[in-house]
Amino acid sequence: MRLVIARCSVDYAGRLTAHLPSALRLLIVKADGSVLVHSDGGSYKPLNWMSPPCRLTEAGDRWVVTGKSGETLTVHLEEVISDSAFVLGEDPGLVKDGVEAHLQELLAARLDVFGEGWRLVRREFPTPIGPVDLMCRNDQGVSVAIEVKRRGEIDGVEQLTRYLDLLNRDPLLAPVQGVFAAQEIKPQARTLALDRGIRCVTVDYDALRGTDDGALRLF
Amino acid sequence: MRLVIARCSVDYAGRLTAHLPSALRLLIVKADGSVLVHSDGGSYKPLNWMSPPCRLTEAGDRWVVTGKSGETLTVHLEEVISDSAFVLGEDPGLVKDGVEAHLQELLAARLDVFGEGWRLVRREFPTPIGPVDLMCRNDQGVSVAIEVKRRGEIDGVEQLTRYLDLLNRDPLLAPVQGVFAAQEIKPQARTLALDRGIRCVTVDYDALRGTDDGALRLF
DNA sequence: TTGTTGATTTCGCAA
DNA sequence: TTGCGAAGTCAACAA
Repeated sequence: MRLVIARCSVDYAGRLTAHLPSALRLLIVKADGSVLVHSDGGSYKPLNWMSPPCRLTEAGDRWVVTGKSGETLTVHLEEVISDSAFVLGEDPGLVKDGVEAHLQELLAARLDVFGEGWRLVRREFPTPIGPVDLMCRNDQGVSVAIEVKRRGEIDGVEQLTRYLDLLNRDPLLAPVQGVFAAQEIKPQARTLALDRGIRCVTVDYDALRGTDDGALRLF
Repeated sequence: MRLVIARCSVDYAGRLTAHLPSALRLLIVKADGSVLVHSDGGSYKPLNWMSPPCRLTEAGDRWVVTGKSGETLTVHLEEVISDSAFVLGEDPGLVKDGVEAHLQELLAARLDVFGEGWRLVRREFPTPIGPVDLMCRNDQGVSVAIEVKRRGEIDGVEQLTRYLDLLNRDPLLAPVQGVFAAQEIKPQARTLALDRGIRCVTVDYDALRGTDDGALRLF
């Protein structure tokens, strides 16, 4: 990633044409060649940009970034204040889905869906291979790891299986049971889960939301 | 504008909850206090961010950015590679050309695209439920309402349908025909339009611009 | 201030 | 691959 602070003007020609008059701005060149032109305000959206795949050709004080379909982003550099580069590497990039997160939140407040007397140990229970959505103890005090999905498919069962394998190595937790909770569970996923001793629970989002008193939602 | 390259993990809690595992990333703090977390790839969208208005409180290796509605973005700094700040000043902003407004402008000057002898009644013809993009009369003197879109999708057809329903109640205008004009019309939108007796016209922006009789554009 | 609509939308999932 | 719908959408403009 290359960061350049420079006085520059920018022209874009693609589906539309756009022009930025000269000003001090931040130019970001990412590892995939994409370029972002940011000002010192506004939202997360750059003033101008070129999405990958694209190619940057540098010719003196002029950068020309050419996109897949022939769009061009032209930067005229007038004064370079700073120019530095860093190697960041790949990003794990795990961002939880909002719908799933909300479902997880609702379920955390409604553990009775799974059984009487269940207690929540914590949401997003950390493990070296990622957080378990809901870690609980049932009425017998037995640990239960719950994986929450909007749509329950095989990879979700695999994910929960990996967590269970890991968690069961911890003598303070073991034995750890597994619950696969989703609004909809595909037959193949259900079969695989049951075969591995994982309980499947289909949850009705609207019903949960209706019985929720709303106090737990931030917004 | 402050630029920080650091190994960090990030948590967001707002309308959704999201977590980013530890990795090297670029943190941008803008003059208005907004914060962007970028990886070395992807599009212009940050992995995580906080939009203004918001406030950044720095406590050792932990940044907490609090938004207007109480959302929080928490950054755990584990290793700071670089930390620099620049004063960029206000940005003059972007000048655009080629969006839907221009397409409407071009079409208003090129009604022959739709048929011989058409006359423009007015652009942005007002109705109680919103303006009709182009109101015309064809060579027979029949009223025609034209909806202009860059991309023609179903909601655009619904919009035009509502206008036509309303306009056809006016005895001074009725009967009013409909034309759905866009650079690209989705098959489902086209089917729906034709089913409702609305004519579909795909227009080539570049061709229109090319045949436009010499009105010089800035870009 | 609030709502509606367009966007170089981007992003994710399903067919 | 393509197409459709949601988004922490953002941003501009009208009422």
